[in-house]
This record gives sequence, structure tokens and C-alpha cells, in this order.
Amino acid sequence: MPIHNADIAARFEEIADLLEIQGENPFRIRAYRNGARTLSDLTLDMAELLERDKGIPHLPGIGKDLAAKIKEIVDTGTCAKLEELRKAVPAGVPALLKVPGLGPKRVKLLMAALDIRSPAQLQRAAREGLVREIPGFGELTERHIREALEAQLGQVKRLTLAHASQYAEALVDYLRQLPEVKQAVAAGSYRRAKETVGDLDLLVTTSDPQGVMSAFVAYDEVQKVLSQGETRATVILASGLQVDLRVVPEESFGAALQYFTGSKAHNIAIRRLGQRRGLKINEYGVFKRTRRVAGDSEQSVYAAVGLPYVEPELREDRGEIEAAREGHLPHLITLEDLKGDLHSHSKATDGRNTLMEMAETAREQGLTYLAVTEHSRRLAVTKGFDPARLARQGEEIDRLNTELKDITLLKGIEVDILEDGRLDLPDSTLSSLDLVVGAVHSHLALSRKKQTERLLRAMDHPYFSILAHPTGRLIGEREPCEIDMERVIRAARERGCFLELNAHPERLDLNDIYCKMAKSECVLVSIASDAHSVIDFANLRFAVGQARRGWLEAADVLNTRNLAQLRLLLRATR
DNA sequence: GCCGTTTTCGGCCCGACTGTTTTCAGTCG
Repeated sequence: MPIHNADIAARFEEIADLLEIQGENPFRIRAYRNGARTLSDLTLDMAELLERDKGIPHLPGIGKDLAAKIKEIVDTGTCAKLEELRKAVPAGVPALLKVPGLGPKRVKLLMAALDIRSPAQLQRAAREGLVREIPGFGELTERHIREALEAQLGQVKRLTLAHASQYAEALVDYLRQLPEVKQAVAAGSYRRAKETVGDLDLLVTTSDPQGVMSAFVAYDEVQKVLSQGETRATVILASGLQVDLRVVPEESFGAALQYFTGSKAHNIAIRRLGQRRGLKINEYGVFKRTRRVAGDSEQSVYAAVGLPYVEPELREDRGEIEAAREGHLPHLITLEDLKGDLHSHSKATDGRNTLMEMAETAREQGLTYLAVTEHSRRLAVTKGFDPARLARQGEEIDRLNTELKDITLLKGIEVDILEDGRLDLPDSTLSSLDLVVGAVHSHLALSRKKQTERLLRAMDHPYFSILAHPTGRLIGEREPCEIDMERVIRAARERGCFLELNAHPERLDLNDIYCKMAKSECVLVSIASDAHSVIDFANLRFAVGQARRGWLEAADVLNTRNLAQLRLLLRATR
């Protein structure tokens, strides 16, 4: 079993949980969690580095001790420290930390007083009314534990960004129409355009906090109010989504928005910068002793610690603070930078609309070209194209292009990459097209070596232009294929072809980390809708969000070029 | 356990809400 960075990160999280239950130094615990986060954000594969005898490079939050543990975990699958901790704490106990309202202190109390060793035992004890008898617990706490354990069975997964946007936009609209509300925005991971959102964080400024709070908990989708104070409330919607609302005075809007946008790691780093300058930063502003020196706007908060404004999508403590300090922040791509779309389908295969309808909608969205890329014959369920049908569509595209104004249809194909890396259509067919988008739709479970070589062979093909949804993942449904993305990206650079960032809300593939990696290797990314109907062009904004999280600028994206420039770049791949 | 533009030792972000207590600990974000 190969050990991936995610596996090492999981071991570190487990160590942190176990140390927490033992009541260890909280900063030591945080060190393990920071190490875990660094590893899961990393593109370098630790196991591979060690295999090639490269040693572990200097990484933020990974010191001598954690580096040694990484090596030990890669070599043995575990580490002595973890095994020692596992022996000291019963196996079901870490799961108790996941129960809302239970932290390490209460878990310890439960173990000591009632010998609770698993969520099941806790559920029984809570039903029998034993929990309330423990000093520090009470009837209400017991009820909350019982309800939380029962609810956990049907626990909601994280929503895709697109799904969350439906709830967020409706709620923000609701709050904005309240007369006492000055500003209302969604902050948190939603504002950072993270691909999935666990809960919504809303921020409101008002002169009447009480009124806003009452209106918020009265929103008709609210099923349960978890907490409600003067400036903060937490509710659960009927859909199961948790929503936190924070209310601050108008002059604190910037500081509060900065704080509630996160990420947590980014905020900690910013506050530490503040500390060094003798400043205290909280959601109400930036303070020098008791004097408020900034906080009206986010810009003012960053300026107070000597930094330029940092875009929300960059705020993950992945190097943005250093880049800001050195004046190297990227000028991030925007939706308006996209000049065209290089992946779409029509009724001819598994799409819903005609070519004309697709073209006109794309044009309405400000696009000036649209590549038609139907599936190839191998994907029979989609009525994929054989050479003859593809040729006939080519004639139709020629005819439409004489009728269409301000937009050009390009002839393409989403050709299946077969198990051995060959393409599903002959060269004579592919050579007649403007671009060839290659995609894997079968044999997703090949070994890392085979899957990687399959992609490399496909990309080596003389007419190959763009690798579509490179990892094949479906968020929350299907894990990415095992691929050595570092090799794929390097191969794309050498070959001169491109990688796609697919805008389908469940794909968003490439992800942010791989986008950044492609950028560092100077491989252009195609931000593509993969539209199967006219409404799918709207998904482009989520892909742009992902691209921004991956530090991409307009120049890093293939389809920010105008048609003439694009044709040159596509021709150069051949 | 990590880290250093005051530091290689002694710090490590900061505040709101709840429940149980009678002034605050625990948890959460």
C-alpha cells in the first residue's frame, strides 16, 4: 500500500486527537494539526521524495521531529508515538470528540465518571440519564449530546460550492431586504470559493442587532436554533446546512469581513504579524492599546500589518502572506477575462441543446468562441461520434459560422483515452479538427504507474491538445484516479499541450493545488464549462474561483486569448 | 512541536455563547 500525503496527514490528526484527550500542551497539539494541513496542501509526494532519496525539504510547520515521523510513517505505515498513544486510549474515544459540544475535557470526564469508551456507550448513558449526574454536566447538556448523537446518523456532507451558493444567495437576499440591514455578505469558505462548504458564515452590519437576529432565526427555512446571542447566532436549515450569522457595527465591517472570511490559518498568521507590531486584531478592528487604528475596510486591516490587500481565494496560509510582503501577489483572473470556452456538448450526443442555442447563449455570456467537443464512439451511452458523424457535424459548424455574429464555433472532440493510452478515433479524423480534448472515462482504477503512463502516452499523440478533467474525481462521490500529477504536468510542458480545469460543480478538476503546480511549470490551463446545456455556462464562475485559489492570472489561462492567438497556440501543439 | 527584524527559550490569535455555576470553564469558529 503506497502512503500518500493524505495518509500521513490523517496519522498526524489522529495523534493530535489522542494528545488532546490526554490533556497535552495545546500548542504541541496544534503543531501536529498544522503539520497535517501542510501535508494535505502539498503537491510534492513525500513517499516519492523519500523513495528517490531526496530527503524532506524545509516546509512550514514541519520541523525535525515531524520530518522524522513522516519518514517513519512512509517506511512503516505508522509511527511509534501513534502506536503508544493508541494503546493508552480506547479505540472508540477519539470519535467522541466529533460530537458537537464535546471537547477533550468533557470526554475525559465521561471516561472517568462512567467509563464511556465509544459513541454507542455514550448514547446509552445519555438515554439512561446518567450523564446529567456528572459534575459540570446537566440535564440540558445531556439532551444536546443525545440529540447530537442521533442526528449524526444522518449527518450532512459538505456541499459543493455551487449547491451552497443557492442557500447563500437566497439568505443574503433575505437579509438585505430587511430595512435595518446596512450590508449583508457571505464570508467564510464560501467567499474563499472553496470547492466544498461545510457551513455558511454570514456577516451583517446594522444599527439594530436585535432586530436582525430576530429576523434571522425567523427565516422560514430555519429548522433549529443552536445558539442566539446579541451579535452571533447559529441555526440549522431544513436542508441540514448550518448557518452562522455575525452582526457588527458598520465601522467594524472590514475587520469583521476579514476575520470571518478566514481561513483560520491565514487569520492566525495575520494576527501574529499584528502582535509583532504591537497591534491587537479582532473582528471589531485593529487596536494599538485601546486606540482603534483600522478596520473600516479589509484593505485597512492588511495595511495595518504592512501588507497589500489579499484576495479571499488566496487566504489559506499557503504562501500568500510572504508573497504579499514581497509584492509578488498574483493579479488573479476574473470571469470577464475568459474569451471563449473549449469544452461543450450538444443534442447530437448527450447534451440538451442545439449547436445554435449553445452558441447564442455563449455569446450572451460574453464569449467569442465555443469549441464543440462531443464524446467519441467508445462512450456509447452518450451516442458518441464515429468519424462519419463527426465529419457531418463539421459541415454543420461551417454553415453555422457563416450565420453567427460575434462568436465562432470551433471543431473539436472529447475523445476517449483508451486503457492503453491510444485515442478512440483515427489520426485522419483528429487531424481535421481545431482541437482535440482527451479524456479518461473508463478503467479509472488502474495503478498509479499505469494510469500515469496511459495519460502520458495519450498526450504524446500528435493531435492531442487538452487533457480534460485530469483526475476524474467527482467531489463527494468518487476519489481522483491514482496519478502522478507532477509527471503529467511536466509532460504537458514538454509536449506543449494544456490541462483543463473543468467547471462542472462536482468536478472542478484540476483542483486549486494542481492549478498552482501547472502555473509553476508554465502549463496553460483551459477553464472549460463542459456544458451539456445552455444553463451550464453559469458554472464557469465556480471554475474561475478554483483557478483564483490556484493563483492563476489571465496569462496562465489558455482561453483568455482571443481567437487568433488561440489558434496559434493550438497549432503549436501539433 | 515549531520558531526567531527584540528571542535558540519562551512564547504560541482572539472573542462569543452556553450551561452550570455563582464567577467561569469548555467549546467553537
